[in-house]
Amino acid sequence: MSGERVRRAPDTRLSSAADVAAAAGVSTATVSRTFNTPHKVAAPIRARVQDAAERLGWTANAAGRALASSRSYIAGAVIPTLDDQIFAAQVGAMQAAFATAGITLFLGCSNYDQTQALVHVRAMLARGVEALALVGEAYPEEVFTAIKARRVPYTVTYTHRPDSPHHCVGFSNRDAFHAITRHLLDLGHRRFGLIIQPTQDNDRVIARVAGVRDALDEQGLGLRLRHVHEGPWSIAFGRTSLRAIMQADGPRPTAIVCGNDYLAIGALLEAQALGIRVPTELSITGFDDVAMASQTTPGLTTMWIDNAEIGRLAAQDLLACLAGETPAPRPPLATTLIGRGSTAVVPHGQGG
Amino acid sequence: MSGERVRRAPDTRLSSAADVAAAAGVSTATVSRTFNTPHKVAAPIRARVQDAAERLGWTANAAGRALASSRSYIAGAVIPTLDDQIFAAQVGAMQAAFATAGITLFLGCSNYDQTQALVHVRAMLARGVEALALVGEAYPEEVFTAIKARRVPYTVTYTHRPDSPHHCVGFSNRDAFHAITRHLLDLGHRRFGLIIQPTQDNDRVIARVAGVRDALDEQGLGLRLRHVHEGPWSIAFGRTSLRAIMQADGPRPTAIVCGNDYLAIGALLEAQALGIRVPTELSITGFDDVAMASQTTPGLTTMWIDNAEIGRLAAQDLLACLAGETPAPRPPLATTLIGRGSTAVVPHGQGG
DNA sequence: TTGTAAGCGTTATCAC
DNA sequence: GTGATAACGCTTACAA
Repeated sequence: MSGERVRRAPDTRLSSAADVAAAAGVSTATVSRTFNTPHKVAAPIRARVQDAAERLGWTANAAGRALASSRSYIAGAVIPTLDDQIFAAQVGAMQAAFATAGITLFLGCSNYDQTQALVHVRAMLARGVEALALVGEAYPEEVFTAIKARRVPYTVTYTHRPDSPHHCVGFSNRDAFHAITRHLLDLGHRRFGLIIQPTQDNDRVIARVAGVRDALDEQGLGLRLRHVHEGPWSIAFGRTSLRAIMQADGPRPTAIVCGNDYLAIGALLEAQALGIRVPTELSITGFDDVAMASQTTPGLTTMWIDNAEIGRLAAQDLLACLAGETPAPRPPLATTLIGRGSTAVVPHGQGG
Repeated sequence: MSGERVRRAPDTRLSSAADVAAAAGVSTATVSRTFNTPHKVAAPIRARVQDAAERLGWTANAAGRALASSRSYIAGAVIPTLDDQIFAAQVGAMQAAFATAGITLFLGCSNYDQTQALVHVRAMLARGVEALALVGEAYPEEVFTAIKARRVPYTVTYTHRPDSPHHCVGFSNRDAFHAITRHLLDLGHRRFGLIIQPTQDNDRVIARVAGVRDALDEQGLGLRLRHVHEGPWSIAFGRTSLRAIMQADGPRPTAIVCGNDYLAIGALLEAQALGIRVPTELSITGFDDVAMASQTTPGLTTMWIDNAEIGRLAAQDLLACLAGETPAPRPPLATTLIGRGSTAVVPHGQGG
């Protein structure tokens, strides 16, 4: 059977532009033009080619097309995880925006692991992405050198630092948490607890903690170690953390800042389970404004970010790059404090 | 400036295998072998080539590679939306499984629109995906003919019909809702309400409604039109639907079956707002077992599906196809009824 | 408006 | 174990 040493059995071969050309009685150049620059082909010939293509079920082979035109019509997004709605929303909107421009999106989840992120970026570059969006900027240097070596436009999302070397589409995580903390300070709170996601390899969470500390520091206040809990962003971790904080020795905090709404909902539920009245005895804040945040009793004071808008704008800027433009640096996006029932003025005599 | 009519300015050109070959003093064939079949290259030469490649920052061009090897190392997933955690979980797991096999994943969201799904499938096929996973099977015929014309292996997920013409990785939506309804029937309920997602173009939801109707039918029961509400799967729609059902003329239902947990949480909250005691006066069921389902008071009786497992298994079967195997048809995956506090025996005297 | 033909950057075959 | 060289399927100057 050595006669069969062909790359692909003949009966398995898909039709090529040459087949279509033959069927339509034209050259492959005309086939190409029919689909890429139809106005350059006479109508009757165009019709003949389209007909032949349809009959043969032909669509241009992506590899050949990419090789000849050096366009892949592919972009890539690297996010920590789809389990968190905020990234899911971002990717969904980005995918939609790219799709309207004829660009298909690769998805890579790093699971908050820099190494996995690097592997995804490498794989995407190797597959010829024309643009790349990355959540955050806490990546190994090689991520950025590899991207730059390929001259692929990229943007960093969900975060914004004025002095970042990268194009950013996001908000200042530090300022957002500074504002939340200020809100509580303005209500008279002086003793704070903090329940937050893992800071490891996560520039956004690190910035959030800095925002809280800065706001407190401006008032000469600080966080006690036993009132700070760092762990998985789950309702369960919110519960156990709240319990631990409220049962620790010494004066209790009157306000708990949480890194996201899940942690805050957990804290709220646990406070209620402990018989601590919210907001009378304890104020609690979240972040993200998930659907449940408005449904708890009391409603959760939180901060709303337009994650879909982040995805859309990131795609928009990257598409501009592909069009040869240089998008202007973006100012940080707005964050909106949503005041609900879970925060109130500090209990009488506790404003110390 | 007509002298610049080059496809790419020379200083912009990335290095090619030929450059690496020249730098290492070997042929391009050896460069290729060094990275694809290293054992076929003598160690010292291999080292020289790797060194040269690293120095020049070279990685094989995807298009050239795909063209020559007819492998793209790309698969695609088409889902309705990432806004729903169940699909996000599925895609996340699928992406991870493919990544370990060196396959990068395209993501396309149809927004429950068959036309958009078709556009995504076409785009992915045009970009040379080696395999495809689709949520559900309610697509225009052209989706499947296009996939088959390209001879791309594919699977349908999140659903399972014994007589489906497609490879399925999922569960029986009909049987799952039949089981939920049976659970309520066994508790003595005879009057049911149904709050469900849009059935349009959604084979899963249609099957769920059929499951409820079949279970009721077996007892000679039916659903009253005014007790059936179809709309967006949001907490808000759950609330308004529950209110409308309970305020409709005639005898009230004693059990409300909801198409997912969000609808059920809305129904539960609204029942409480109306002063209707759950489960004493009214039983409510959800579907999916989202994080909040165990945190409401009472906890929500719901059904758990291992969505990540669906994604993993789908990837596994598709990878098997790429390896030349033919995966066996899968039996439907298990669904697990999670009994919590939102369901109880029918109120005395209401069992019809 | 259309055809000719030269790439695009790999991989795979074959001869050495 | 290594090097020539012919594909792979398309796009795009340029010529006609």
